Amino acid sequence: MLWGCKLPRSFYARSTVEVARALLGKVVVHGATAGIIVETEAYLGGEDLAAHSARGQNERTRVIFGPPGHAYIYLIYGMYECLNLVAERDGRPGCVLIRALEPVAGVALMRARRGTRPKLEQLANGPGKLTLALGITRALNGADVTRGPLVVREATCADEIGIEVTPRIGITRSAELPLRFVMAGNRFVSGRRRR
DNA sequence: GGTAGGATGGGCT
DNA sequence: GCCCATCCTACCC
Repeated sequence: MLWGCKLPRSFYARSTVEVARALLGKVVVHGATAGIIVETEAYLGGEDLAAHSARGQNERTRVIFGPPGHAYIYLIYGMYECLNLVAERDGRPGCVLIRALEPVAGVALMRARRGTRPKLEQLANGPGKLTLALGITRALNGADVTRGPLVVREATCADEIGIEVTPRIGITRSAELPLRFVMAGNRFVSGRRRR
């Protein structure tokens, strides 16, 4: 297979920015489908007004304040679900939005789950697309990603990864903060194809 | 090549 | 009632 061990909880028990950068190149696995993480965004505690945790802990944001290495999954625009991985130590808010994957397993199944017939580059190149393609729903909100069935694994080919840093996509509050991280030059990042 | 608008439902004021 | 951490289609160069 193209991937290795599950990431341990200690991987996630660091600052949100550290986790967001370190997740690039790791592999999200759900059932027969899997993809390499090529784009992430950090949502911090404290000054970050774009984060769902900014208005405090409640029923919705409880998972973000909980122990690291769990999935925070929510419905956006009434139609799509977004996958986040919780960082920071237990009791501190912080999570990483997974924004794009490079498909590496179960491509036919991923295509069947998407309504359209996208090219490989566009199969999971957005936060709403990748959850649909991998069959990830709110039923997995709060799930422990160090145990499964939704897991994140080490890639076996751990080449040096170039990281580009930009502002986050699709937000208005705290929009200037450089908290989006993309694998340099990767064709599978979100947005329309250029060229 | 580009942009505008609609779908759709939960959370918050 | 308004605001979303989105995506797709239609339409216009």
